[in-house]
Parts: sequence; structure tokens; C-alpha cells
Amino acid sequence: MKYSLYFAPTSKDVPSEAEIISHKLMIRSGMIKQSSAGIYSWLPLGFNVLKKIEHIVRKEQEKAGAVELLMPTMQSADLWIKSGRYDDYGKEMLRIQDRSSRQMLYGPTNEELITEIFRSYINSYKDLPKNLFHIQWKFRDELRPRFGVMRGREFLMKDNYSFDLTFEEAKKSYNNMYRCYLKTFLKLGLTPIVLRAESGAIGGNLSHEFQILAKTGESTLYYDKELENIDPSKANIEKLQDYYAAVDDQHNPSECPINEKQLKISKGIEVGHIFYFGTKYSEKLSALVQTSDGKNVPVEMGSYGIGVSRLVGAIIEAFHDSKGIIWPDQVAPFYVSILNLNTKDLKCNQESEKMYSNLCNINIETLYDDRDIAAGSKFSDHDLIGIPYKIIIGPRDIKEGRVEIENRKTGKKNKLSIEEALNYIIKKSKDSQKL
RNA sequence: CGGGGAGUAGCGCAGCCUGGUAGCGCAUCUGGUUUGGGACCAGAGGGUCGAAGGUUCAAAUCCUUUCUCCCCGACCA
Repeated sequence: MKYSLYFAPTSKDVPSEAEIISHKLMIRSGMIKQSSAGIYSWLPLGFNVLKKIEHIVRKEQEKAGAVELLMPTMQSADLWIKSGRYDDYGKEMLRIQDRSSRQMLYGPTNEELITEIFRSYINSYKDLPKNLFHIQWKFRDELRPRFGVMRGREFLMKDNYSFDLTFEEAKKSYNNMYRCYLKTFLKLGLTPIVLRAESGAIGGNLSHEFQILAKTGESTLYYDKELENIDPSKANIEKLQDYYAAVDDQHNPSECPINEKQLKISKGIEVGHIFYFGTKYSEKLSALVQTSDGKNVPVEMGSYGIGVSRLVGAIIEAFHDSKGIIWPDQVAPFYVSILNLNTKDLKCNQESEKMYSNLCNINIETLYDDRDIAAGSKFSDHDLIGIPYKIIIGPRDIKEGRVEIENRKTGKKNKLSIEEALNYIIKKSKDSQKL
């Protein structure tokens, strides 16, 4: 993408409403624009990252055996009245009437709908287990939306629902998702810490929340430092759940089962939550399956959520410096920038164009800064946007056939020949795809 | 929902107390000089002062109502 054609309205100034760093950086880098309290437009850069995160979440769901579908944002109140949550959910639920005065609502979650879908098609234990997910916008009319996209009223969530015949099977599904979540957050470059949780409005008795480490996080976590070095593809999930982890109000130093050396204290942000809730909805909505001995029993369910739009903010909270965002390679909106430092220099233009088309030809996402502005502004913009690598093409070095590559994270610069630079980026890009 | 704060140019703010020509910085536009870490000179455009009502010869400024946004708390992906 040529910067001159792109739409990334960066700025030095931040509107005074932004308080936390991710919110400020998202506004400054032109990722989002607030539309009203807790509701945002996603500008190209923000949308790009959102899709990348969504993609990684989706792939991990699929690997774990979940199947994607898409349920509507608008739901009829009927099912919610049946489940009893139409009254329970309170003012957080946005209620609307359609033209014929039917009660509608903008879905804050989808247990009722998915149960109804399941009920309509599945009647036999032979069709179990099933695990269905979708990635859809939700609306919760929060008492107080804040922190930009981290706590919006409208937000993008991946939610999935497991259906099993027995508790034992349901627990397997639950642990399967537990593993899947660890993998997902690691894939995003984050460090997940899992806590036992209250199950809240969703209901149920087996529940964990997934936090990711970020020095500016909201909650303070106390946990066994071993949890930072988990390999979820090998670990035994039941055993993992025995490790100590607590948020500050659960943590009691005198009762803490691990010694001081093992205990680590860090800040975290909640990005996922999983619940087992058994037959709570299947009973109320008559989602029954027939067992091998001919009985009809309510299906055992669990639900699992990842805040996809929240993750955009959370990742920035985890990875930034005084200059701006530092995207992990997997979610960066572009993999590499070309900074043409002088667009009036023939050689700079030629070599920049050539580099750009070479990178495009091998499908490396490139932002080519061809704007006629001061070099310093380009450096600042690309640092702010957080693209992992810069290829700096300026008149000074290009005369000698050289360009400079800068690593956004380390700040390290390398002078290389044009060809070396291209190969370097190709190699790095391949390495990062293996992650 | 309780407590606090703010709405004046795209953004950040001053002006309000003590009523009388709406201002500053950044951004934008034009011309020129620049271009290796947010350039410089010269010029220009841009406002129903959140909205409604009231007081007054006169309201950004005083009064009333209202809307919106932000911060702290309780709740949450």
C-alpha cells in the first residue's frame, strides 16, 4: 500500500478524553474514531489489526474442532423470556421495538440463540459432541464504558458453545477450550495467566478467566511464575489448573500455597472467559438429546468468550514504548515500511518503487511511504503505527547502493545492500510465519 | 447509578469572575526554500461559542432547563 493512497490519519495531539495509553495510541495512529460513548468506527489501520486478530482466533478455534457460523446481532426477546434472562440481564441489554411493536434486543451474548439452533436440528447422542462458534458484534450498555475499545459498549467477541451428553464429556470440551485459549493468546504474542472465576450472569459452576500480562493492566495478578512458561500443546490441563493464580482481592498472603520465590506479581488484562454451565439453558429451552437407552436428556453446555476488539487495546497495552505501538509480527497491520526519505530524488524514487514491487510480488504486506513530507515525520509516523521493520531509503546511502533496515522493537539499524535488505525481510517474514 | 469535571475553528486551550470587535498554538490551504528523526519564510481560509429559553440597548460571558463527553467508584469480553 502506498501511504499517499492510504487513510491513516495520524496526529501528534490526542483528544483530552483518552486516558490510557492504548486508547491514546489508537487515536493518534488513526486506528479508531469514537462515534459515541463506547462505540467506535474502525479506520483502515485499526480494522486491519482487528481482522488479523480475528483470523488467529478463528484458526485456533478451527484447530480445536469448533465450527463457525454466524448468528444475528438483533434477537427477538422471546427466547430470552423463556430462559428467564430477559428480566435478569437488566439495563445492560439494549431493548428495541420493531415496527410492529415486537420486543427485540441487540444481543449481548448468544446462549439462547445457539441453544435454539441446536435444539432445532440435533436430537441424538450420536450427533454429539458439537462445538459451534461465531465472531460477531455484541452490545452491552455498560454503566460506564471506558478505556477506548477495551471496554466499549459495542464490541467484537468470539463466542463458542459446546454441547455434550454427559458431564465428563462436557468437561473434556471445557478443557479442550482451555487449551485452545492458551494457544490462541500465545499465538498473538501474549502471555496468558488463567484464574478461577465466578461465573456471574452466565451461570454455572466451572469457570476460568484468561488474563494477559501488560504492565499497564487493570488487575493485579499473583501467580506461580511457572505459568509464564507453559506449553499448552504438551501440558496436562487438569494439572495446569492446580497452579496458583489469583487477582489481588482473592489473594491472601497468609494462605498462599506457594513460596515467595515462586510467586510472581504482575498486572493483567482480562481477554477471555470460559464457563461450564451444564443444563441451565438446555432445560429451559428444551434442548434435549436422546441417549442410547432411549431417554431424552438436556444437553450439557459450556460457553467460551474472547474479546476480539478488546485484544487490540490489550496488545497495545502489552507492547508499546514512548514512540508508539510495537506490534507483534502476527498482528501488525503491515509487516514492513519503506521510507522514501526524499521523494524529489530520482534514485530514491526508483529504488523505493522497485523495493515496493518486489515485496508486493512475494505477498509481504508493505506500507510504502511515498509522501512528500519531511523525513522526520515519516520516522515518527511509522514508529507510532508500530510496523515491525522499516526499510529506509535515503539519498545519502542509496548513492552507494545501500539502504538501512530498522527493527521497531529493538531500534537496531543495519546498513545493507538493496538485495541483502530484501532477503533479510523475506527471511524474517518466513521466520515469523512459523510462530 | 453515586461523586467530580468539561463542552469556544479539525485537535489542544485562553477569554467568562467584572456583559460591548471571538483569540492563541498545532493542523489545513497557496507560493517559495527544504527533506537521515515530527522543517523554515511569507500569505490565506476556517466559528450559528453544545442546544433551547430567559434577563439586558447589548450575552461565549449572567439566570433556568436540557443534551453530550470525560474522570473516580460498584459491574463486565
